[in-house]
Amino acid sequence: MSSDRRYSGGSLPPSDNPPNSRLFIIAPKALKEEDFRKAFSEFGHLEEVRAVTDRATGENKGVYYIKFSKTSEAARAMESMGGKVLLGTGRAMKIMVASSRDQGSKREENEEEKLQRLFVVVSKNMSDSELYDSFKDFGGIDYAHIIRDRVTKESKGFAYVKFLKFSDAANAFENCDKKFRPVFAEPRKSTKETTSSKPPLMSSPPSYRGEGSYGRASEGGRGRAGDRYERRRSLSPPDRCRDEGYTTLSVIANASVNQDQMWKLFDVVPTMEYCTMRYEGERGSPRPTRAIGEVVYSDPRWAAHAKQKLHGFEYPPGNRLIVRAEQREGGAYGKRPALSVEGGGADLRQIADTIAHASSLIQAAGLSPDLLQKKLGFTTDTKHDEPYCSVELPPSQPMASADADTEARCFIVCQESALSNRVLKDVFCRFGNLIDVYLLSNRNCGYACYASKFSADDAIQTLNGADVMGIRLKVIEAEERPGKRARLDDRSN
DNA sequence: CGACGGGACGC
DNA sequence: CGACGGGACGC
Repeated sequence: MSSDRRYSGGSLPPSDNPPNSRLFIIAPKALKEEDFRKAFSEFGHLEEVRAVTDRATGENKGVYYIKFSKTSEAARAMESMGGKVLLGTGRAMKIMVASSRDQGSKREENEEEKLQRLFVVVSKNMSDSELYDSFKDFGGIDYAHIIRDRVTKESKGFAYVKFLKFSDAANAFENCDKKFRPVFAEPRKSTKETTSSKPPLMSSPPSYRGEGSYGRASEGGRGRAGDRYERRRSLSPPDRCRDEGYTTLSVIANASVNQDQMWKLFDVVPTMEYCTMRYEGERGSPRPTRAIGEVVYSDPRWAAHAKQKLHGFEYPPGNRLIVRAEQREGGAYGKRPALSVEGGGADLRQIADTIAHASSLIQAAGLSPDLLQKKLGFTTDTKHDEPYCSVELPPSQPMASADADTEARCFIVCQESALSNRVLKDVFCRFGNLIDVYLLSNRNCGYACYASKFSADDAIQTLNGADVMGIRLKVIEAEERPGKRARLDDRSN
C-alpha cells in the first residue's frame, strides 16, 4: 500500500476508527509486512499493515502498524501475540495500542485503564447492580458504578464500567445494548495538575464548583461562607420549635427563590410551623449563589412527607430542591412514630396532587418571582379546584427494571408546556412496566418506554387526550426509532 | 402542530 | 529496541 501514503482526497487518514483498533508493534527489523499479515489475520480483518522505513535509506526501522476492522480483533491479537517471538527471529514483539497520529509517541500514565474502562450513558433510574448485570456477560468486571450527585444521590445519567481485560471491554463496547452509547473512558485526571490553563468545559454548569460547599455548609453548620449575604428576613424560629416533637428540614434552593415562595411551597404540607431563609454566596461575588432554608414541622410524619415529596422537586424548573432532615443531636426526626407516610391515605394523595398541581403552575409561571408567588398563593388556597388528572388514574406501580428491554414506546406531547419528569413518571408508571419516561430537551414532546406492549397500550388508551395539571396530553404509539437496528432474527421491520 | 435525551469520575 | 507524515486559510 505504499502508493497510498498520502491519504489525500476523500479518504480519511487510517486511524483509530473504531477506537483502539490500531496496534503499534516493536519487532525485529527483519520482519516484513507480509509476516504480520500471516501472523495476525487469524484475529480478524486487517485494514492496514505497515512497516515504518527510514525515509532516506529505506531501511526497516523495526516499527510496525497494523489496523484491524474491529477493536475486539485488535484486543485479542494484542493479548495473544504480545511477547511472542515471530519466525524464530529471536526477539519478542512488543505490542501496544497505537496512539492517534497527532499524539505521536507521548504516552499517558493510565494507559492500561484506558483500554479496560467504558463510559456509558444510563437511564436515570438504573441501579449499580442492574448496570453490573447488563455488562457481566461480556467478561470479568472490575467495577460498575453509576455517578451520582454527592448530596442528593440522584443519578447523573452516566456510569463507568471497568473490565479486567481489554478484550472484554472491547467485547462490551461492540455488543452491549446500544442505549448505553459506550465509549472508552478517558483515564481520570491525575491529582497533579498541569500548569497550563484548562479549557472551559461547556458541559459543566457554572454552579458545578459550588457543589462541594453545599455539603460542607449544611453538614458543618458553620455558615461562614455566607456571612456576607446572610440577610435573615425573619426572626429566629421560636424556641418551642427546637424542642422535641418539632422537626426541622434543611433546604437548599436556587438563589432566585425568596422566603415567601418557599414558605408557601412547604406550607402545602400540613403542620408546617415555620420557615426561615438566608442566602449564601462566594466571597467577593456580588450575588448570592444559593438559598438556604430551614423549615419546621410540628408533626414529624408530615415533615418526612414534605421531605419525600419536595426533595428533588424542580423549583424553579430546572433547579432541584435539596431537602434533608436537619442533622441535629437528638433530633426529633429520628424519633418519629412508625406510621408510614407511604400508606396512600386519601389525605396524603390529596397533598401529593396539590404539590403536583403547584408544580405545573410554577412551570407555567416561568422564572418570574412575582408571578410565582401569585400562582403559589393561588394554589394553596384552591386545592380543590382542579384535579391532578382529568381522568381516573390507576394506582402507582413500580418501575420496571432499568435494564429491561423496551417492548413498546409511547410518543408524548404536552400540549401547552412541559410537565416535569417527576409528574410524567408518576403518571406513566401507573400502567406498570415503565422503564423510562422523558421529554426531549427544550421541547414539549418525548417518550415513555415500557417493558410490555400491554402497558404502553393501556397508557395510550387512558392518557391520550387527558389533562394532567391543566396540561393536555397527546399519547400515541411512537414511531420506530430511525437508526435502530432490529434483532437479527426479526427482519420484519 | 410536534419525533429521538444525556456525557467525565472529587477516594 | 519505541511513533507513522506533512503542514494549518480564519474574521
